[in-house]
Amino acid sequence: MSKSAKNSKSHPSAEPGDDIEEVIVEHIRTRVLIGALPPGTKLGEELLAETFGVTRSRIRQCLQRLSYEQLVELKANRGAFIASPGIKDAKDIFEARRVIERVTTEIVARTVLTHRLRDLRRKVDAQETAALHGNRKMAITEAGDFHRRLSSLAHNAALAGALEPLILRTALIFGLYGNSGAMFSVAEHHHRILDLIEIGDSNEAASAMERCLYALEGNLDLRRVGDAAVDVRRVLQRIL
Amino acid sequence: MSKSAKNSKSHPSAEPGDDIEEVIVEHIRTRVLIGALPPGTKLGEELLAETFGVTRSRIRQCLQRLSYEQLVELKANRGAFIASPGIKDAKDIFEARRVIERVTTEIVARTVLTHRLRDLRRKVDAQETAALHGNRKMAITEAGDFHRRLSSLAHNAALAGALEPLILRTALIFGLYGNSGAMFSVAEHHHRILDLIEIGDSNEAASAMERCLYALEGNLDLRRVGDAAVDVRRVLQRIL
DNA sequence: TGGGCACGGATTGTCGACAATCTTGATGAT
DNA sequence: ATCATCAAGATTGTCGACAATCCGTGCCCA
Repeated sequence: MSKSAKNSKSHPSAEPGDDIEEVIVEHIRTRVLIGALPPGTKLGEELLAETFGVTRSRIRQCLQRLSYEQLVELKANRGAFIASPGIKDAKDIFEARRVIERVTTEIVARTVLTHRLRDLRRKVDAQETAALHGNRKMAITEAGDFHRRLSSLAHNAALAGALEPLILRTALIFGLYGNSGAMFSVAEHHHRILDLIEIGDSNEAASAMERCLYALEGNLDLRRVGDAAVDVRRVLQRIL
Repeated sequence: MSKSAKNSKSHPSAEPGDDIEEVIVEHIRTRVLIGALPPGTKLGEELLAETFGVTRSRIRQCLQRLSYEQLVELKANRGAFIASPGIKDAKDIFEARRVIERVTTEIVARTVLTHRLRDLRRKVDAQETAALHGNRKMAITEAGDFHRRLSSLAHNAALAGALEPLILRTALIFGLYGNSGAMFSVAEHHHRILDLIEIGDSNEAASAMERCLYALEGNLDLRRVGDAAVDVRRVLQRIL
């Protein structure tokens, strides 16, 4: 193993040094969410430090943040592993999402100015085409973003903050138990939700959101999938 | 050999070293929640390290955890300060709590075995006597615990996890804007909620919880209180 | 053969020292 | 007097080295 990773000036640096951690966290996060790093995968500190060209202390901070989000599990003296939510976790998370998003959707339908929905509509379009092209990764991230942005339109930081980790974990769950076929149906649900918000029917919009989440949960294939071993370094390599 | 003879130091040690941080975090947390450390107070790392007899790195971790709970705000290169939630924060938090706790209460009323409520009832009693004796600190912590434990009876980790930080921040808010007179009325609300859960009236129980939270919010005196300076070391001194 | 047991290598956890940044207070020019 | 500037001290941020712990391997003995 040549230590050619010393390329100090090729990709890392140039970062203000403060949000370099945010970049790393986001990088790992997306890889986890699209399923490139299956649950159970070990994230060795030294390994990550080398691939990102930073010190171990910094990696340590990143892992801690990811563990706050419950995307990785930190076992004492053992290391960091991609979290592996169980069936019960999935069930709880979906129920919690229905509770929260039903309300945020209702609020948005009552209060939002329709022109604020244009970005959202475009996002669903992007998600739809991604699903049609079988681009699972983009479909998942776009779908998550849809829910995230919709919730932010309710202008309630506490509700959005409570929802955020649930959205993250949902993506992780979908990477685990997800059924690819559901992606297209989700886009349809999202379009329908937007339609109902646009005409200001808050009750129906909330119900549509609830149905969307039920459908999502119903599409899960909850048989445990064996953990496939992956080359962590290769998956995380190209940082940008 | 005696297992306790090893560490007879003044205050710290004797901790397995792993959850010593948890002890420190909890210690600071309670002090914040009972209002002994007013919002805006600076928590210097060196100072905390000395008073707890640990290294700065440890304190650093603790502060990071507290900042994740949004009880302290971490300003880059400036230090850690007790968080100071604004009016809008308070409003959002109460709305979010109503959304979540309405549901958890409803679930509990439908599913819980009544003998499971005895601890809860005792807790409300404790809270009531604390309120009567003007023991504000205990009343606040007991009230928080009531909501926390009640939510855990719904057996939904996601909902409980989403609620937890809201309960914490509510206590902080109450320490800031709280009206002491409300404490007694809160205990009454709690008794009433338990009554309704016991007879299995889930709708009324949920409504009672909602009213409890509305009452709580209504009792806030939202004029900004000037930050009183405190001696951080003295407040945190007696650990254990 | 199979189950401890100890040892060496690898990995995580902790610490103290140093670098970077902010705060304070004094200085001086307008 | 007011404000800008700038050093000196105090505080936070980062790093590399060392300590503690874990894991796989080979050995020993029943």
